Amino acid sequence: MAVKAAAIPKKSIYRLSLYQRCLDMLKANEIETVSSEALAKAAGVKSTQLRKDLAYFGQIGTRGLGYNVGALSEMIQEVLGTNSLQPVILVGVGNLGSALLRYNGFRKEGFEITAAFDSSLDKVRVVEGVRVKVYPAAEMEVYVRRHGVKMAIMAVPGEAAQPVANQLVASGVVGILNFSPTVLQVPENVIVNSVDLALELEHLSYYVR
Amino acid sequence: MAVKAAAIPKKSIYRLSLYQRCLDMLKANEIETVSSEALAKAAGVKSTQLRKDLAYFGQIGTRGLGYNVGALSEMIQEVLGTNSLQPVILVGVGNLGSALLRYNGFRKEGFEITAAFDSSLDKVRVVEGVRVKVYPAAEMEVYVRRHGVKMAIMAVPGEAAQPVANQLVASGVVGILNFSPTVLQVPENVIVNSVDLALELEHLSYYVR
DNA sequence: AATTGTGAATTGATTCACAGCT
DNA sequence: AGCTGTGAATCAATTCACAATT
Repeated sequence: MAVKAAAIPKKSIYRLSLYQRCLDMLKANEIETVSSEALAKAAGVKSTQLRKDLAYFGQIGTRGLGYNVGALSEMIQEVLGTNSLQPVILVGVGNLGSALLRYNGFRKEGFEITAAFDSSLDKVRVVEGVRVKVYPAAEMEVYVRRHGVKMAIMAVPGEAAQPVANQLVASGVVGILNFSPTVLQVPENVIVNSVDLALELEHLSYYVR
Repeated sequence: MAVKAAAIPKKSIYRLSLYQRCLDMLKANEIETVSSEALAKAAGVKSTQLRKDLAYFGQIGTRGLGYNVGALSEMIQEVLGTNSLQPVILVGVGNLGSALLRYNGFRKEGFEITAAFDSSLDKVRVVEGVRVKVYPAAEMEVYVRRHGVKMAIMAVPGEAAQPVANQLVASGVVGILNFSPTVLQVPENVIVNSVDLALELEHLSYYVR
């Protein structure tokens, strides 16, 4: 009998991040107010869609005027939980994993990779140019529990993916961003977001004819 | 008056790649036949959905029996255009770009990164452990035209993304896999597939509460 | 006059239910 | 008997059209 929060479409949540990014640009240009029309254009969507997306979270705009950039940005951050810096761990420090470690786009968006783990012992050292420590995989579970980590990024080989996911889930991780080319089986309270690079290319290939 | 090919959902195309991967596994285990039920389970979808997805491309299964693994795999490759090795170029050899260069998962799926380009001259050299040459960005357009490249992977900084996309499109690229955190404007005959890492994390964050 | 917020209409995707083959 | 292929039914997301508000 939980008050089911009106089922907001997954895609709306995705677009929220997109809007947020556009708002940042407006803020940088010290623009105070923006219409749904203008913001939608910047985000590459229809204005009605933007309005519907925002309306799920209450009445935030002003009729006749538009949206206040700062207030809207605030609201989206609140909804997405990006107003406070969230700790995230990385599992798998191979090619892709170490690129993700060096990637600094996460921090700007409210995330910080606080630790990395790898099963191969020669990866267990400081990756060049990165402050984040790489620990042996065996220490992962303890770390997650001790620091109450809720989110993890997985970039391990396909065959290692399911076991790693199981460990993560067992120690309390509830959100996984998965770069391994594998369909993960997880309990339904855990959410997996898979980014499958080869699959994205294949998809493109179809439309290229 | 073109015979519009019955509008196959984008998501069906995505799933085709997924099925393909599962079929590869079956092939490795020398399994000849598979039911929609079993294959769907492996791919993490419902069996009716799998059947509907496949049915878009003709009658490929055998009632009472299931699908022939080899034949189905063949058919999917044909549809996706992954039966022949496709040349792809990479633009932007930063952290993410060089990880993508080293990533060998593409080749297995029928793609080969044949050249990489970067505007910064000190990136223009061989990236360690990779055979692919990195060329100055200025040579990109000529290369694309000369080799008839149709697909490109972009991993450039946000502010460089649109100009690079324009160049690619102008020289004949019609499919772009975009890792830059930018909404690209392209003519509608060009298809862009964006993978936005920060955005994926934000999305996760929402569900993690 | 401009622009949001929203019920209704539409479009799209998934699932059901079962007819049709092997 | 078993399993695919598919029209019909359901469910979900988008777009429309306009009333409400500043």
